Amino acid sequence: MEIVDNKLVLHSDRPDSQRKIANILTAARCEFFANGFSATSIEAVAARAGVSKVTVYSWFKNKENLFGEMVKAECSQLRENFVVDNLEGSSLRDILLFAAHGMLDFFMRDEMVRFERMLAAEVNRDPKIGKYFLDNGPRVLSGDLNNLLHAAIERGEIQSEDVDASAEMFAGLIRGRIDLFLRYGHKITMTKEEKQKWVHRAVDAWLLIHRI
Amino acid sequence: MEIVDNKLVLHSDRPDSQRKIANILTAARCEFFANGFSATSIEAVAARAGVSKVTVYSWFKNKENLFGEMVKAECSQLRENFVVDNLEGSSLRDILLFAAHGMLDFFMRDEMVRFERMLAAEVNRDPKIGKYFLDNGPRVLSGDLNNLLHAAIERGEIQSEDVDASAEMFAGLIRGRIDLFLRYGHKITMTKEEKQKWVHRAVDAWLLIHRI
DNA sequence: TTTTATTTGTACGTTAGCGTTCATTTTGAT
DNA sequence: ATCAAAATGAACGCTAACGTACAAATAAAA
Repeated sequence: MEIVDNKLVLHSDRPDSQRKIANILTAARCEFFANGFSATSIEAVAARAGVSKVTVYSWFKNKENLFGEMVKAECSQLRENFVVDNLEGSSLRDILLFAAHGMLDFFMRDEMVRFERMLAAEVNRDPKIGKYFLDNGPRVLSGDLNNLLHAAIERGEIQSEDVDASAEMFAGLIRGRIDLFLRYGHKITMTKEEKQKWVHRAVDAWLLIHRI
Repeated sequence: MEIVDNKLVLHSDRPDSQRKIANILTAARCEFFANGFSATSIEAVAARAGVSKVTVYSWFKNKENLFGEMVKAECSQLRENFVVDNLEGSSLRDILLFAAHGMLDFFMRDEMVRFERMLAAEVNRDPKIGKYFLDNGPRVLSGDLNNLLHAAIERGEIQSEDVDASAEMFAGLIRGRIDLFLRYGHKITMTKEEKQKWVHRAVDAWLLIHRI
């Protein structure tokens, strides 16, 4: 194997190697999530991946490179997690309720909370890291949401002077400060009913603001 | 000097010592903000404070203790930075506008963004750290906001079935996802007018939701 | 079977940082 | 002026981790 321009090049495509690379990335994710960049050791990653330290170094240039690749891999999975389907035939309210539930579940996951915690700290070190995340997470959501809203406006179901601001309001109403409390360690437990109530309240409030 | 129960005890109150302790805390703030916990060295803190390493260790038990004290000091200043006054004689709308502006300015400060970034990462290591912040920041705001809203409800100016949820909505509408984009490194520049517009939109939306 | 890529273990050299010790010096209070 | 608290600098032991070198082993492909 060889590393050119920070990207790894395989000379042969052994399934074994692929598996090992995947294991290393998974292990790295686990360690970096738990300890952050500085406090994570390559040795620990190698051990967790069931691989020798040298193997890690032969597939990844160094610690920074490993971290970057891990974040990239993680971000490319973000997209898949919140899909706002158009749900043809549903009412706008139902679509928004669906999207809102998706959002809430998405960012309240323990995984996500830990990911964001860890990521935040690394932005100082390397701003690119933050951009990966924004581009693959929040900005994708913005896009989907904007399409949804534009379509609804076209159909005359709602009105808005500023679609971007409306999308931000939607996100803001759903989030409240839940993310903030979660990030700083306050355990928030919402029953299915509470979640339902929260989402309904937010969506209905948003609709009220944007009613014709 | 002596350290008992993780708190430092002075045997004499030299102004010199007080100054040095303050310097160390300031330097620690600076270093920790920039590098996070693990990547910050005590030596660097000492150097920045213009103090010997031994002096740091004689006032603070160890790195963890220094970090904790720094966060405490920082948090105790939070309260002073955002005040939600009742502003006797003003209309509810004006009060809310004032509070909203305060909030926005507060969490958009570069300082605050960096503080939150750094803090988030350390919550895994020590959950107490996050609690300091929540208790001195967001929860104080919740309290002030709740009082404000209760009073307005008493006066029959607005209605709400759930004041806590209404307060969260208010915060959510003001924040949108500004904090999120800032945290991950996207520079958001708002002119005075844009800020004005944003705040007005949010407050009016909130009032619409809560009108009698 | 032979060849080539990949993996491993072990051992290095190196650096950085934690936290301590100690002898010496500075400083403020009485 | 005296004395105790506080600060300094330099050295030390220790540990953890980065990244590398190399010889031996393994496994796939030809």
